[in-house]
Amino acid sequence: MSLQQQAAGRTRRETNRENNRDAILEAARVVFAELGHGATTVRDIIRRTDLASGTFYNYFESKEAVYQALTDEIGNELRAKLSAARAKAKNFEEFVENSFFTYFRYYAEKPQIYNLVRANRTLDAFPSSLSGQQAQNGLKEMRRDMEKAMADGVIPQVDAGYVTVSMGGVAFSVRDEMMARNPLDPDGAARFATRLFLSGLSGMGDDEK
Amino acid sequence: MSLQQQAAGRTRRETNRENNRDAILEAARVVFAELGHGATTVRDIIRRTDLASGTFYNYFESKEAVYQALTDEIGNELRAKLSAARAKAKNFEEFVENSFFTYFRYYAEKPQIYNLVRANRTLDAFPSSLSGQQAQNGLKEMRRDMEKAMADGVIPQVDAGYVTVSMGGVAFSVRDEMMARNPLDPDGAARFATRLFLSGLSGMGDDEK
Amino acid sequence: MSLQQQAAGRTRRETNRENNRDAILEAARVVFAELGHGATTVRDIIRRTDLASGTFYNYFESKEAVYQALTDEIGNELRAKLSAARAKAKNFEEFVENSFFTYFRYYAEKPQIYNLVRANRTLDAFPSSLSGQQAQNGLKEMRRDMEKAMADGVIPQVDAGYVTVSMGGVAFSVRDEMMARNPLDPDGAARFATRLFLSGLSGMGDDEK
Amino acid sequence: MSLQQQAAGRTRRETNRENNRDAILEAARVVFAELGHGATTVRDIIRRTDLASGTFYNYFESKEAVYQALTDEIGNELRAKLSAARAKAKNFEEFVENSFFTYFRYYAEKPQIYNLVRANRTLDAFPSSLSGQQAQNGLKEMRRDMEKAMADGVIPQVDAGYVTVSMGGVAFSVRDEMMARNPLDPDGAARFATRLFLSGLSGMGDDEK
DNA sequence: CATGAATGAGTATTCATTCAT
DNA sequence: CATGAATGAATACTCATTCAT
Repeated sequence: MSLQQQAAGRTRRETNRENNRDAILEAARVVFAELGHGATTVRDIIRRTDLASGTFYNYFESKEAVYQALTDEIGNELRAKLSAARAKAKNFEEFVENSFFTYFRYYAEKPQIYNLVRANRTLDAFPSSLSGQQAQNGLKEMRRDMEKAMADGVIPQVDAGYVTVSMGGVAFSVRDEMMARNPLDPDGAARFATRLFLSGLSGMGDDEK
Repeated sequence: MSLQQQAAGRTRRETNRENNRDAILEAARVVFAELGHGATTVRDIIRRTDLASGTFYNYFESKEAVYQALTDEIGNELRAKLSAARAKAKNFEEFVENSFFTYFRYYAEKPQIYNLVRANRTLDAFPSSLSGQQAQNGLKEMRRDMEKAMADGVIPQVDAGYVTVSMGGVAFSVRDEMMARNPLDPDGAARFATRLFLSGLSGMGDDEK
Repeated sequence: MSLQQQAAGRTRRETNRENNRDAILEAARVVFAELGHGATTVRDIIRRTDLASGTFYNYFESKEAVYQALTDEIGNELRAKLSAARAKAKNFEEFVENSFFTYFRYYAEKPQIYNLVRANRTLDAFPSSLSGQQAQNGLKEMRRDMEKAMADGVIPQVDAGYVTVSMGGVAFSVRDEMMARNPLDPDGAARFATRLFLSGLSGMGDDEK
Repeated sequence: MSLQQQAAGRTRRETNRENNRDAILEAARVVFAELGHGATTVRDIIRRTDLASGTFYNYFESKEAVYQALTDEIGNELRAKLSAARAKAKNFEEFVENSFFTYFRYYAEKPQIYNLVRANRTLDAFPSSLSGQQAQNGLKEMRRDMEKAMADGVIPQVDAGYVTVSMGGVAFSVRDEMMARNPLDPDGAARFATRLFLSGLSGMGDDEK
């Protein structure tokens, strides 16, 4: 062990171990985005690295495990951002506004992640899909926050269940529409969704396209 | 060929041909609803009929083909209903209202179909539903109608793309929430979605839960 | 379908089906005898036929299933012979004598079967081994007959458990010794074992080598 | 090399070397007894020590090698005991008697060893035991002693081959039956086997169960 | 000599599809 | 047109062994 390695607190072996794990994750990200979870095989992933097939199993138990790791990483990050955004809101308007802005900006900034998500919306998608478990959790968290706000009288009393899933549905579908447009305009998408939820379409035609 | 068959306008062979096709479709409906598209095998389907495995390929080219046929059947029916509902609308309010009422009632009345859709919705929490293709077509039709109405000055000028996908997103997600509730209340769901789109959440708290 | 096939009551397809099953069983017999159950792979078996790998699974669920079929065939046959031999016995002497003669002659007449048995006495042998389950069953049957005879006063009261397993132990080990000798002398082996059980070694030296 | 180590006559490295070897052997004993030779993997063994997988190969060439070492250890001990027991015999009766008593007592006193043997006996109901090799050697030694005694006129002239394997067969099978009974009665088993070999079953019913 | 990560050959099994009958 | 046996490509995963550190 050289002095440098000691100084860094990690041996070459440890460094290498982390590199390999990252290499597999990175390859998986690409392959899942390209083929989708269902069509992806472990061999597809490992073929994109310079590792041997058995090595895969030194780092992940199965295809599902890498996929899980990948989606957890993304899901945790996005959920944290959304949670923080809601926490900053001082009223209902901000609650809605912050949520949409945060959500659309996240994907607009990370198109590769969007590709991954998009590819795994296919028919063969595995249950623990990115938006499967993670999205459900995200919605649950939002609902909890919303009900708390209702109890505090901060926001109007509405059917929290319907409102929550509606926000989710709009977020997902408007995100897709936004990502298909050029140039990317996450803030425009967010303004649209916010206005829709706050005052509906009735007054929209006037000053906003 | 017997006289009776001639009378019916079709040979025995033709009748039988249709029966077999229907038997396969019916079996597929059940199996896809139970296992989902990904996990379903042709053998699963054929096992539920009294036909032989090879016979499947006399009627459908592949698993995908039978799935397509199934979803087309449903999609065509639902799209026709929605199209008719929109045609009856005399103003924007009715446009939105008729759409949601039709959509939610359709699934509330056909829970088996919902099961099929549900088992095969993409796992993105935004249930892009029913093989995506059909839903995409449905949205396109709605968008066309909407743009026409905008051109005619019947409804306010809004971003038709965002509005369309938003209506889809809300329809899908509120439908799922509705189907999970007991008793089924498609009209309640439709009222919620309609009010959301027409006037937003702001005024909701007052007279509606 | 030709008239001949109809006359035989079986179509060519049925005949073929049986042929294939037999081909697999025969190949398995050879391979198991050569490699033993543990080292044998399904590929080894199928390679010895002119069938495709998948075809194996049209006839047997797994390697264990063929092995089971093979050992059951042998075990059932031998157990039936032994059971019949015991049934003919009018006294204890004949009970012992008939058992050993039947047993040793069986293997002397079927050396290929002996090879199969022998090869699957190895360390990796699979629990359901020929002599595992089948031999246990054979001993149980013998014990039952013996206890019945004891109850009827036909044979002396002895520790049936020890006697049964002793007869089994002697049968197995003397069989191996007999099969290693040339020329094969099953009757000599049977006479030895019979005398051992009836009067012990004490009086043996006199007239018998 | 410290003075202490020198005093002990072995370097630290040598001591450690022996410790590691013992640790592996001990772990192997447990695992083989639990899983059997076939199902045991090198990783199973090494996992039960605090050594690394590569270290295994510094001490044993393969799984077979460690198994060999284990069975040799046991086999050598048992064979030595049996050899000594036979040497003490002054006549044929004692030859047989001493052999069975020694054999049954050995296993009755060391149930863990029996478990190891049991888990790894061949699955032929005739438990050719302990990797076969050791048992074969033991029988060969017995046969040599027996033939010498025959030549000296001490025991009756019998077919030494058949007698030897018969004693082995009875020893193995009666041992199993004995170990399955409770309480353990090695002397009862030895008396049964001895009487069987000396005077057969004929006279047994009288005074012995 | 200890470590433990990397290796990659090896196996059972599934399943969509074909095609002789 | 129905049949259903045959096909064989394809995949996930294990494990003994090696070797750089």
